[in-house]
Amino acid sequence: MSELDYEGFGPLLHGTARAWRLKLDERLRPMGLSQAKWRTLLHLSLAPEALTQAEIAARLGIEEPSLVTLLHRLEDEGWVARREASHDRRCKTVHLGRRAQRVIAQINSTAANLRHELLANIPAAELKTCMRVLDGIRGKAEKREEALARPRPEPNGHNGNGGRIARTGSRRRAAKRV
Amino acid sequence: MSELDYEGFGPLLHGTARAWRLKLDERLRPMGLSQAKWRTLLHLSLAPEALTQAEIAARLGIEEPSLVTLLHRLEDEGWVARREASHDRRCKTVHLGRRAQRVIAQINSTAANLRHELLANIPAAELKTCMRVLDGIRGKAEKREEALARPRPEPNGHNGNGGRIARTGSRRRAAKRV
DNA sequence: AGGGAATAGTTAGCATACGAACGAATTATT
DNA sequence: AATAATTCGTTCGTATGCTAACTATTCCCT
Repeated sequence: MSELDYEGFGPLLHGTARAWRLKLDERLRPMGLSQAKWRTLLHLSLAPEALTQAEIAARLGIEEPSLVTLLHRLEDEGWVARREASHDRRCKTVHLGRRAQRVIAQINSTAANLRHELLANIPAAELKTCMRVLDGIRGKAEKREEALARPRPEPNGHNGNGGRIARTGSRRRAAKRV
Repeated sequence: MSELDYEGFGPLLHGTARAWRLKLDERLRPMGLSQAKWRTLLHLSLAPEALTQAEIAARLGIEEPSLVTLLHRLEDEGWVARREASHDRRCKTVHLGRRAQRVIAQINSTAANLRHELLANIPAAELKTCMRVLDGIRGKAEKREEALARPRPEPNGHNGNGGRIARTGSRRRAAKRV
């Protein structure tokens, strides 16, 4: 008798996130920015150091191939510039162009304004509770599905990747071969 | 001292919704369904009567042109069938095919299972608070931007659409002409 | 040092969304 | 009844995301 009440939680969560994003999109559109673009610029501006494409993709929560075309568009429009990394010839770092640096502040303040509007009149305690609940859900939802019998990739001890962290967790996960 | 704490609310909301959706996608993928597809089937199964394409689009929160190609794919794969509406020759109603009827129950139970897993161990009071907060945010975010001086479409009383509700609110809103 | 595995970025092909514009059909206004 | 406005589904072009597969480079282990 306590379960069925939450049937609408998924759609509610999805719908709220969507409405928020669309609203911010709507306000940033006049300066020629879409969600994918302004989010990219924002992450670049927040990072203390230059980011590689893989790092950007991880922060945006998208795959690297998706980022490639996104960066192409941003580059064509003069928002960012790619540069070869010196320490690793595989890497490229991405840098904000002049045009972008001028609007970063605007993006930030627009986002802050919207956040202020949407969260106004909500008691601090309830907001905190909401954030804690969401964080818990996200944590559970992001866990990999490993319940039922799964063939272990490495029967022996080490995993063969030198202790590095697998970025996405879903991509290039075993180069399935014949 | 009470504002800056909520800076991460947007990303948290976005990330949680995304993680939830990806997890459900992952579990439904084995039966050949993507999010767009299973959401469509779900809405069709929930409706008491046959739905027209415009109604489906509204419930899914997507535009009609997006739905057209989605329905094409669903139709090609035998999930649904279009039928000409009798009362209005402009309309088509969409119906679940045999194949879909067989898996609807599975979709529902998979979604319910996931919801149960993700919401387990969260006190009922906190969930309720969270849902109330989200609903309030969504309400505000879905409001149309009508603050600053906007040219009124109709200076006189009636709006000329016979009191009907504008579906999307964004589409075909004035057939801008020269 | 050398060989195999992992990583960074890319391309190719597809799925899913959007907005603009269109034709056919219906409804409202004159 | 004639005309104007609206609605429904559609096509077109584009933006954004994914997976699979490829090349070049780097890392790890023997």
